Amino acid sequence: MANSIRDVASRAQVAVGTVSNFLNRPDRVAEATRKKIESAIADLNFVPNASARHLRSGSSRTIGLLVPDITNPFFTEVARGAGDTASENDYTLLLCNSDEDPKKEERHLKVLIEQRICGLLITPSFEGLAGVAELNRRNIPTTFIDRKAESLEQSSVSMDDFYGGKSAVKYLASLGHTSIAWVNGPLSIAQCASREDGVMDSAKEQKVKIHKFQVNQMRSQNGYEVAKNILESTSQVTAIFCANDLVALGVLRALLENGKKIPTDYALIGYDDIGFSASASIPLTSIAQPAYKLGALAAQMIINEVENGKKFKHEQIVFKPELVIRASTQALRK
Amino acid sequence: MANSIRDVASRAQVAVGTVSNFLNRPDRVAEATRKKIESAIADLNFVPNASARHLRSGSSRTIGLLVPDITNPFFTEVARGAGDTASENDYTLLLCNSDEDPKKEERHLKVLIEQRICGLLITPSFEGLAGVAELNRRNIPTTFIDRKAESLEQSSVSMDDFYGGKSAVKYLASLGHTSIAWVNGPLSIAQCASREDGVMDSAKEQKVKIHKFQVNQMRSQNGYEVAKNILESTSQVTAIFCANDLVALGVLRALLENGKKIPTDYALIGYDDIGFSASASIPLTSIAQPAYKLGALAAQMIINEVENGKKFKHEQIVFKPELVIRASTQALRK
DNA sequence: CTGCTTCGTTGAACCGATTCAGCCAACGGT
DNA sequence: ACCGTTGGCTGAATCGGTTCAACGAAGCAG
Repeated sequence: MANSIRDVASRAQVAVGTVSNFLNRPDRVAEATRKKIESAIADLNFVPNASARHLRSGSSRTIGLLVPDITNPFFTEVARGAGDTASENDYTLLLCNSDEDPKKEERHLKVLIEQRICGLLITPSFEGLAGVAELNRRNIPTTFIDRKAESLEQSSVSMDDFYGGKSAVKYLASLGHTSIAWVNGPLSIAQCASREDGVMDSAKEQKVKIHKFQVNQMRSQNGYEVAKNILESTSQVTAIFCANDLVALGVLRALLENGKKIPTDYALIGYDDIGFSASASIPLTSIAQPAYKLGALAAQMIINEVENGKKFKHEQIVFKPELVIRASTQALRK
Repeated sequence: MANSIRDVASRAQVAVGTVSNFLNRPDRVAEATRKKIESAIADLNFVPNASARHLRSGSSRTIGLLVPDITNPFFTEVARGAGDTASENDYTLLLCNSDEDPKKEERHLKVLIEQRICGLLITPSFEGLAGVAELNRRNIPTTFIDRKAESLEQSSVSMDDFYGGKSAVKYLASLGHTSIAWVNGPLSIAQCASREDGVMDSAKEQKVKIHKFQVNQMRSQNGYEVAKNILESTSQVTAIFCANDLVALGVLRALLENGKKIPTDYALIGYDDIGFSASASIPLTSIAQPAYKLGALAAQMIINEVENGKKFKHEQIVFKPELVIRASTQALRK
């Protein structure tokens, strides 16, 4: 039942090398021979062994994707994009989830090295991962997703977070809001830091006041909890901008439970535009990020790098996010 | 930079077989030798090549997980559970998403066979997949997740959908509802069919009336669209039970947009209890399924089967889902 | 002292592909 | 008739591990 290329060869009355050619460069094989091999393969139900192939050829056609939170629809979309692109190019995507845990992240990296992946896509959640350095030392191409590479020796596909933060505040200001709550995640996450820079920059330009709030993790529950602080704060906040949609949805729930009306009492904006935001009970205005595209493009780039080797030149692609207006925001009523 | 076991052996002044023993059965290696090998490995930065290992040993320590919709938080949790368990046992999880597309499903199955996975976890979305039959022919253990195996020759970890459907209706009846809308997905999906059986069974027992509605896909948007039909139907429905949470969230949004109050005007129940349901604007009563546990257990079972071979006896484990009561349901006001 | 285990180690054969130098027509040009 | 080229095919060597029969040394019993 476990058939090898040799079984195929003998049944088709050809040499093993010819079968290998048939598999990899069918044009080098004559029509008649091709047919013989085809039927032998069908008869024997032969499927080539990827391990053997990789071992000899050196290249594995497996791309690793390491995300910090597979529970977040944003990363789920990234994975879909990368997975589809990988499939289309006959690569295999190995998806790993680190649950924002550095230990799991390092462990996965080790497994990926054992698998001899030909390239890695990663949204690094921590600075200076030992594993990533290891990848570099082994010359395994790595591209960052949703995080700009600081070195020109590396590719990345990321979003302009500064611009995203800025445009949300600008939009709120245009609606007449002058006192805005900004609910951010840990500043150690590069994306959060940049968004905050954008927020503060815009605040200065637009002459609006920002009230900062913090969550430790960017999940719904954290947003729910921080909302109390916002409600209790003495400042007359009329709009709330959250660093991601999960947090915003948590805030939304807390506000509604406290009898607040959205968008009348508070305008609310999230970030990422995950699917659930559009179908939330109060559809959420959000800063949309093309997650699927991010994943697909990153996969395409790493495939190019793998296939073109040295000729490949690294790129740092940065997309501009887009404001998507829905029911959770409206002009401030005087 | 690409070091092999032979490089390690020569640097440590031992035979290759000894290094292999060190890697796989350290207890068979003397203390002194062990140290020599350890430092050689560290010096050379050696990481074993999984392909070579798998090729010779025959077993791949890679488990495939094929889900129909990675966008659904239910499957995301299943994947987390399976992934964690796999890691703990030094297996690699290869997660594939078929997007409910039979073609993608077959393609992934082919790749998984090429990879010579040692076992497959799958939530089959279609009957009689050619690929699954192929797996059987090759004696690759397969266990179903969230779907009971019909053959005793196969393991499965699933939920009692009949019970789930039944208990939702029973609960609604206990609140005084006598006219219930039941929004189901395609009956070709086994889970949907069983839930419907449970619903109808309970309806007879409790003497309540069921009004059936259908969605083609079980996503939020479909729920949003079907809600109009419910609102326009002449029947005096006071409660709505949806076959999954995504659909229920869509229905919820549509109802609120039409000025309906939940749970006052309609009681609403979903299925799966995904994270977003708890933090929906009106937290959703739902039939909870232990997704993480499902994935973790299924992974554990397939690992047992892989490691114990023939001695292993197949099990069909069925969990009972659990009603989780939240704000979207209350007793009918007369 | 001899015979029997046990422990630690050895290294050649092997897993199933790919690679590549080399071979044999067949063909075309002169 | 001869030579050069090209297309198609061959099969041994190889990738980097694991496996396993075999072996030497040490320990122990009688």
